[in-house]
Amino acid sequence: MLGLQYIREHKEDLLKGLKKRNSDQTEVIDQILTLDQDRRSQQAELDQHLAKANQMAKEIGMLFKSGETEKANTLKIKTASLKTETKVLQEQLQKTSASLYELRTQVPNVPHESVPSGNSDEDNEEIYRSGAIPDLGSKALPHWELASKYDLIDFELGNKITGAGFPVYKGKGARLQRGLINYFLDKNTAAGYQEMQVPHLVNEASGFGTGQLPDKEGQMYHVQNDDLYLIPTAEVPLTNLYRNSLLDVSQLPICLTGYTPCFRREAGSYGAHVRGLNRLHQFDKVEIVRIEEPQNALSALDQMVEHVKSILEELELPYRILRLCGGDLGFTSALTYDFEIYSTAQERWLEISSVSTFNSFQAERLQLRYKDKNGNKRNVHTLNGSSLALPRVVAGLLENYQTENGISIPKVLVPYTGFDQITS
RNA sequence: AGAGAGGUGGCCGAGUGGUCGAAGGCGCACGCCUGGAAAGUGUGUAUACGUCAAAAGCGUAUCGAGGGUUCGAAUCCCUUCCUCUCUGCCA
Repeated sequence: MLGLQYIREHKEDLLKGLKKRNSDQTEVIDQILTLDQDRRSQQAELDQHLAKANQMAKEIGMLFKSGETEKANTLKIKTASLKTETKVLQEQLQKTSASLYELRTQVPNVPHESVPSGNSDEDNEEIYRSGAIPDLGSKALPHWELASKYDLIDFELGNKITGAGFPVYKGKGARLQRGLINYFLDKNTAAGYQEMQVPHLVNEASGFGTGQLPDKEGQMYHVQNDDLYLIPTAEVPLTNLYRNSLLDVSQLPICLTGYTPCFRREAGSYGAHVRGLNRLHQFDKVEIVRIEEPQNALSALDQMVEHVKSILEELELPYRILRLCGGDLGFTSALTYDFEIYSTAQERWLEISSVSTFNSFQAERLQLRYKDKNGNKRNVHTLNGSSLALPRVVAGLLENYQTENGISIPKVLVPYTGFDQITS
């Protein structure tokens, strides 16, 4: 959510920025500004009425005390009309504020100046590429065939006990998952991120705070009895730890990491691209979250990108980094870098990490502020990134590391898996 | 899940209808005192919104949250969330 003051003072920049998303928000912004005007004048009027009412109440109190009951009663009658007027004003203000707030929640974040305009993922800008794509010859198998050949993942079993998109990992497949989670967490904590274990269900306020609600309501699993949502990413609980907070500048930056399963309904997904591990309803992910002073946010984003790079280098996977165009940018994001590894057998790129800065967009919703060194209260900037999401990393490892005799395990993972080969 | 108690400022804690944004204490900040420190002592110390070019000031709201009664609510009533104690259940 954008700050009102920002909207008032930077209307032109803001509209220009939003155009990169291919959405013309001129009308909404104008409505917001009008409602803001209304709200302020209504507030002023209401305050005047309340001030008068308060004053009269005091007078009545004093009159009763001094025994001038008759005078007091006359005054009491006078308050009646004031009261009804106040009530009307109050309702009016409430209505205005509510529609103003609702409109504000509908406006997406303003893209950073470096974000290219564009409609779809085809307009994303490749900014980096690393690692050689291995030559596997014509016998290369896609990961779902490898998974069943070596009995690592059972999609049918998951189907039976839950449904499509809920795989069961078995034996070395399960161990590989666990190894990867531990490896990622170790890398992240070594880089200064504090490890956290957080709930996998969150309430509505948390979903709203990071921007999943109301925008992505249909993408989350909802537990109706208790009105809780299964998290689609650890971003939600991790960032919401600091909801409704006023931090001291000395507490910043806050760097957190956490492993959680992620649950996504993925309504509307279909086709070959959802095969195997490519798109799941439940998957594991290790997330990093940062809360920063605004002036440090962009360098923090760069650090996060470098960090994810270093993991992929160690895993020796071919990857590229994309700067997302306006049309592909998430609702809450100002600047996002996607990491994709190359799936050699599928001959396509798979997204395995998304690193974003939200500027103050989430902070505004979360009411997450800090006191800077001059004692001024300002919104923090929030950032997050996957470090990393498991299934597609597993897909990439299986496919790129396949040999005639089995699948070799990258050196850096061997201490975590306890084996260096997967053979039949 | 059942029964009871309770939620007040950064913290502790008083306050059961009237000038209460809230006594007192602790903490914190600044000053005095001191060779320096401690002790002592003085002053200050919430948030949001509105008004203002801005600050000061002023106004409004906020005593878990929402609603109600009343001229007037931290205080009374209703709803809801949370915490604690006991009982039950359970990894």
